[in-house]
Amino acid sequence: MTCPFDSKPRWERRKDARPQELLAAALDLFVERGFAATRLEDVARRAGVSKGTLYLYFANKEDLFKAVVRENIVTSIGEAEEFVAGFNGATADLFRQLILHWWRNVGSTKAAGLSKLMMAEAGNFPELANFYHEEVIARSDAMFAQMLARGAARGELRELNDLHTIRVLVAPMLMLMMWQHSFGPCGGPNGKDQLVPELYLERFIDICLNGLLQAPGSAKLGS
Amino acid sequence: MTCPFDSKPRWERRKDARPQELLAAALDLFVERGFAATRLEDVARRAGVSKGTLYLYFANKEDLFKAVVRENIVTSIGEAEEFVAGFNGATADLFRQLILHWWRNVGSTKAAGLSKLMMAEAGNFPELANFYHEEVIARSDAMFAQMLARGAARGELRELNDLHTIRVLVAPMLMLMMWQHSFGPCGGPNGKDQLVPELYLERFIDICLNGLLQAPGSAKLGS
Amino acid sequence: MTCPFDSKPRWERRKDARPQELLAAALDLFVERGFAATRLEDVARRAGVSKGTLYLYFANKEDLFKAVVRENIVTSIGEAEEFVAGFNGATADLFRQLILHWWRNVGSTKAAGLSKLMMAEAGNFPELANFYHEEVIARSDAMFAQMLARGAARGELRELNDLHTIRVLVAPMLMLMMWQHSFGPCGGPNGKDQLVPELYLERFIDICLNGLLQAPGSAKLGS
Amino acid sequence: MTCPFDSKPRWERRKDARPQELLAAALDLFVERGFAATRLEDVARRAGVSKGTLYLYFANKEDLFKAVVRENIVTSIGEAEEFVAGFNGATADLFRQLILHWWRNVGSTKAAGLSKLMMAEAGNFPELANFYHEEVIARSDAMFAQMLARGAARGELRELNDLHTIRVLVAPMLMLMMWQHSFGPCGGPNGKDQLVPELYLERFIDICLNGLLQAPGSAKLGS
DNA sequence: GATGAATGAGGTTTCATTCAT
DNA sequence: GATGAATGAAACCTCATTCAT
Repeated sequence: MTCPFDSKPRWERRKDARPQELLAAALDLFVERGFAATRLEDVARRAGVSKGTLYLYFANKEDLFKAVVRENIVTSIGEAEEFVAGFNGATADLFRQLILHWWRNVGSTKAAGLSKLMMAEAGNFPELANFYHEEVIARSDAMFAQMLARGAARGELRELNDLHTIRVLVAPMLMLMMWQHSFGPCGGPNGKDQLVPELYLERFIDICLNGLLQAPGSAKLGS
Repeated sequence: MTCPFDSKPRWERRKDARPQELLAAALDLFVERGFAATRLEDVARRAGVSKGTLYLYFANKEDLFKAVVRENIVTSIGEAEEFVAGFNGATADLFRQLILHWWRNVGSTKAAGLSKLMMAEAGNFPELANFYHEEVIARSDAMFAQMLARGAARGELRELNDLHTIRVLVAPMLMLMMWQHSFGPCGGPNGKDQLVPELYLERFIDICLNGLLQAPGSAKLGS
Repeated sequence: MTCPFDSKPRWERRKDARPQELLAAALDLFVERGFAATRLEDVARRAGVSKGTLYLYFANKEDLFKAVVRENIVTSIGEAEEFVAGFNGATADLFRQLILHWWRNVGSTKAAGLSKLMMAEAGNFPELANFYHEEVIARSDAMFAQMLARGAARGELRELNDLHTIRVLVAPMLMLMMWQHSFGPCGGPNGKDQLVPELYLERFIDICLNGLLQAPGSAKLGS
Repeated sequence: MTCPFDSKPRWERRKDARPQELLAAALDLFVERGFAATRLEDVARRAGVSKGTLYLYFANKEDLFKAVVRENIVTSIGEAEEFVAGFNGATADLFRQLILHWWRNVGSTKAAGLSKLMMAEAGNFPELANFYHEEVIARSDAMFAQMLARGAARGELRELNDLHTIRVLVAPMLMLMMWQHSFGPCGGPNGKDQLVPELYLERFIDICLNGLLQAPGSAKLGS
């Protein structure tokens, strides 16, 4: 089922595939070791090329990293934006589905490790920090703002639409993503102290929507 | 009996003060740059001593780091445990005060940056990761578990006492701590996109206790 | 097709020659200064490359040292083994020729200095000690054992075939090798106290074969 | 049973003992690790004093080392010289007893390790090399020369009295001394490859006096 | 006399980047 | 286009020696 118009010979298609292979390798290693600790030689080796070849496609380490972020996060942000914009239904459902979608598309993938990395190395690489802030954080904030505005406008959610609220709501997802790529693998040897992402997310949604307190009229006064 | 010609000695002898000065300098730099990127020579210089002197007090970099964590985090964990154990009053108040206390004592200080660092470098320094997990994370989890159990026992909180709940509740505080030491200083150039910690924390407490949804009887049924 | 403007490149690419050049430089310096006191930067400089280049060919200092030993000693051990195995003639001749061969091939070369080094640093570098013991000492012992067994079997030599005998026989050669690379260069200022290796070796062979005592029938009975 | 004339109070006697304690500690460590690799702080600690105190008694590391050599080797050389000078009896016996005495007094003690050390580090510390050559090697050579001359004069030994012969005769003892402080402790795990000093020495004496060859008139022609 | 805190040069090893082939 | 040999600036850690107390 090869497309008849895809006339490019084998080795040239392979040439075009190079950047993708390098990006995949770079994602793996950046996530695993961080930006500074990742050796470009390892990236090249994992992609099956030599160190010099990497520099044919990316001007330097920072450039490579930006490409990885664009490939793995920025794209998904765009999809999430569309999802929010086109959603019909209760805002509570929107919130829930947005979270679950994000988890499926990003949080549960290696790309999730990039947040951890950016948090940690923002200070040492201001150029990268600005890039990430503009292309990821600002857009994510805007998307949540839209969701909260929608909920408030429809009378579904309390009128809590400011940056503070947004960041509180984002935190548990971010923590899960980061945890999976830091202490997660440490794990208790006996298996306790292991998070089950799906349960964690349901609890997160539940608490954020309903709070911790007993519903009024329940036995909470009893004690 | 000071000699009037007394010239400044090459160094001053003040053994007792040294470790504290070194720990302070190390905290600054570890938080600013991360574990791997911090040069011990810089730590020493900031403490006003030479490279070699640092090794009189700490066997190596990891040792120094552990001492910094113990000095700045573990101690506070102990205080928080006592606070929880000795608290009288509504559990909602306990939650609120615990958060605010922690913020005052740790979150708003440089020590807060250590969480960011650990998240990021846990994978590369398993020894440190284990140390931090045992001395900080496990104890923090246990403390929260106790609080949730108390709330449930007194009928104040819903019966949500598992690791997932705990981590969801911890996430917003952690995010704030990390944010302040990563993108926080980036700041929007115009000053927007700046979190006000106190407002953030109140919103966090509010949402976790009450949820996002409109109270029953409001218009939220519209959906 | 050399460009007439061709300026000297920062480095020359000659991968194949590099290891040999490095091994030669390393042999020189290890023998001159010892294992611990040899700086890899000096080795690199003597080979005409930079510090980093050395690590392209050898993983670390110990690795480099092992390669030097293999290149300069182990090979010769193998040749000596073959020489012994294939020898026809009187065992006294075998002994003499083995000694003289060894001197020509190893003892009189820089490689001889490696024994001194190993003796001195075995305690501080157990890994190297084991390596050297297995690859050099054990094989040398075995070779001598074979020679002594041959001499005894043919009725030429006394029945002295144990480790003690072997080590006594090896000692004078070893001492000569070590002397040349330690106090030898010190030399008496006036030139006395200088060993002439060939004379030393003949005396060594003579004494070991014939002993110090006057032949029976001489005046040695006087005692 | 304190000597009544020994009126010095305790602490002052201890003060006088300091240098001895330092020398003992230094001997241990120099032998174990070599000259360059021995840390003066370790020497001081083993002697129970502080690093600074060591410098009250010895100007620097080389000075300390010379004192160690004088204390442990030079003294014994003197005794051996007297032993040779005053000996009555067969020269073969003199040889044998000289060897065994030396073994008992020096070879089997830690001091034996100093030879290994000097061999190895002579090149790096010419000052020490000269010192050792003059105070130890030259005197030892002279002593052996005297013994050989005596044997020849009395018609007991062959007329082999030159530096080459001397060094051949010294070699096996030196090797034993060095072996015990280098590969000796390595030892075959199964205990084979272990030298028994007394057997080694007897074999050494036997071979040097009688040679390896079958005595004339024995069955050696039979094969 | 005795101490031990302080120094700082120096050693091994790593890695982003360049560039001749 | 692709390679990979070469570079050299750091980084951690050690230790002989000094000197205020």
